[in-house]
Amino acid sequence: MQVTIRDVAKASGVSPSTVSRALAPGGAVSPVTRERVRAAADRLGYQPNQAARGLITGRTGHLGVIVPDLLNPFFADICKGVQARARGLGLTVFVSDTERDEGLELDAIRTLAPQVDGIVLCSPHLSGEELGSLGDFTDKPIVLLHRKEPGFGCVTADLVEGMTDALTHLHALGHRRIAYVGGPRSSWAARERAAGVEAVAASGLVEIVQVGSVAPHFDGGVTGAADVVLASGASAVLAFDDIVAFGLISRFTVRGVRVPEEMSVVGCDDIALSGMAAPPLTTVSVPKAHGARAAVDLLCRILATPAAEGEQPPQRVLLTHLVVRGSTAALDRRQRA
Amino acid sequence: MQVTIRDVAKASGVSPSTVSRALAPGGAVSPVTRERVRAAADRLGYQPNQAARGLITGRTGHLGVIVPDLLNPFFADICKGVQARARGLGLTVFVSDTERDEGLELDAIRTLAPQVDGIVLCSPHLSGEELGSLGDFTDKPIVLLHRKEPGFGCVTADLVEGMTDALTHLHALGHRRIAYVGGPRSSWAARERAAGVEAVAASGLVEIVQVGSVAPHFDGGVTGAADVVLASGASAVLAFDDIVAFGLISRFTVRGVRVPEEMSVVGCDDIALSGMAAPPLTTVSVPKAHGARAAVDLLCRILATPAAEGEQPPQRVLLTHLVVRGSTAALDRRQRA
DNA sequence: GTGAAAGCGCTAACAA
DNA sequence: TTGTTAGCGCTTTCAC
Repeated sequence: MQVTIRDVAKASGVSPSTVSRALAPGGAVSPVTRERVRAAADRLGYQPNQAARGLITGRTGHLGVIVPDLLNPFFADICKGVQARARGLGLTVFVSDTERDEGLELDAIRTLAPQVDGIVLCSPHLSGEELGSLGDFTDKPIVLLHRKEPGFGCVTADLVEGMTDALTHLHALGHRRIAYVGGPRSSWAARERAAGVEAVAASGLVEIVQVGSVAPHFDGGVTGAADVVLASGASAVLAFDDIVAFGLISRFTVRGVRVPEEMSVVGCDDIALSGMAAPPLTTVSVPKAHGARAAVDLLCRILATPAAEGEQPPQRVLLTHLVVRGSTAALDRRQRA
Repeated sequence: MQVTIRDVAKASGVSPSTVSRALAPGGAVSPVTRERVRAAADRLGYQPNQAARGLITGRTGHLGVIVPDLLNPFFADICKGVQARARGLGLTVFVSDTERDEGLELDAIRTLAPQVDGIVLCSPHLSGEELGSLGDFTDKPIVLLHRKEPGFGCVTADLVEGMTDALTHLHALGHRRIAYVGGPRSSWAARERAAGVEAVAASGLVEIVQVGSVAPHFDGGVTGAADVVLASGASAVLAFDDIVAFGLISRFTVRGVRVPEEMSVVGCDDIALSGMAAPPLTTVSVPKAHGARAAVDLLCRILATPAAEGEQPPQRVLLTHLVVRGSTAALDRRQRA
């Protein structure tokens, strides 16, 4: 079977507790003993049993990440980021894909909570109340990633600024009538982005044509939205996210409308695909890996210093930036066409 | 704190052991008691502590999946599949993204092994010897997914047949000179697929132009390969996987070569993107979710019936099928162009 | 059918 | 600095 702490103890001629101390970071052991124990542990290939340790310390050494869809590269990137940071901290991570199903999401939280030290939750769709009621199920810390909700530690990106940058860019290119294809109404991120767009519209910088809301799947019903955009007389379109943007471009191509010559397209997220597509997508870059790392760090900070009663956990807002690529062009190029 | 088995015991007026039995599937308890215990457990919101249970039973209730890159939708799909099946079995899954780094992969196996009941390993790059030496680190069962290696339980797809179907399809369309852009030489899947292509070439059905090997990233150096294909006089190209195929198409577009009119392209894997791209990709569909489920099931079977000494664990080969979409066309259309 | 007791592998008091 | 003891929450003998 497995090598236990007692095997190491016997092999190095000390007691199990000494082994425990020798292997722990701040254990009070003589350097000689520590070395001897280390050597024995290495030789035997000793791996502490996390479960047994956790029973005592109350720490599992595990983190949970919950995302709506791993196939969306945005979330795949987030999982990679969480994982990479966790690995650096000696933590292993459970990944739960909830298939955009709120029931599964609640289940996942309930199942994961007892088995982890904390959870990084990407939950665009759960309502604020549902989120708030999570405290009834568990007292494990939950950090919201790319969503802001009172009472939770949060890491978000400043999408209002991001949308503003995107529209300002289009304005600078001469576009005055711009369509916005929104994301699902139930999504927090979609509402946030829409708010950013509306703020710009209210400022009168450009005219915004709102074009419904669309699910961010590759197989989502973007076709109709693309046709509406085409009919609207807009010379440019801003999409809820890159996936929607690709869907639009695909439909534009079918309809014989060239991007960017006849239609400028801006996405949001900057998923890995965006730089490689033809044309490469101009998009609002959201810090995915960085956000993931920040969420893990925030989780660890909360773990290290339990919040005082009623104290609001920290909320961190990251910066976005516009990446100008090949899917946007000056309006006059279109007129020449 | 947490609700323990003793809280439930007290609440239902029985001993902890009775609670344990009442909640276990095959526990010998009177129906009345079981009901009473169940009710109390529900009322208190009792969740058995997996760690404590595992300490005794030797089962963690956890599974590990190790993949080279979560951003590759092929592997994202696999993780989703493993997850979905595991959820149905009451298991939670650790996901480890090894960033295509063999060192990280070995680390991941070593780290994960003690914390899980078994591992689903997608490891294209580890050598057969390295794989074989895994037994020194752990006796936890490891099932190889999309790779075959003696001594391991394996779930693979029949890519030799898949490649044959693809080339036969192109042949039927009138193509006689076909380029093959291979994957990384260190990859088992790449070698397997190449073998399939070579088998067809040897049969004399079509002429195959081998065009080096290319990394399956979206940002990989496909450009050069595309140019070689163009220069080779081939009228069609078969790519190692869909991602490479997209890279090729992207370059063809830049070079002004129309797909499928002037160049037919076939991918492999059938990632989610493939059906949505413009043009939608003709590709060899590999059963991703199905393979993932089969791997989990195989793992569970091995767990349930430990293999006899020296006995070869089961190996399962799944079928592929060609999905004909819009990236392939008959050769004469090209001549008309 | 049920309870008492032992112990999984480990860490944290407490002594020495 | 080190060893001894107790016990984390649970399951599993073993009695009854």
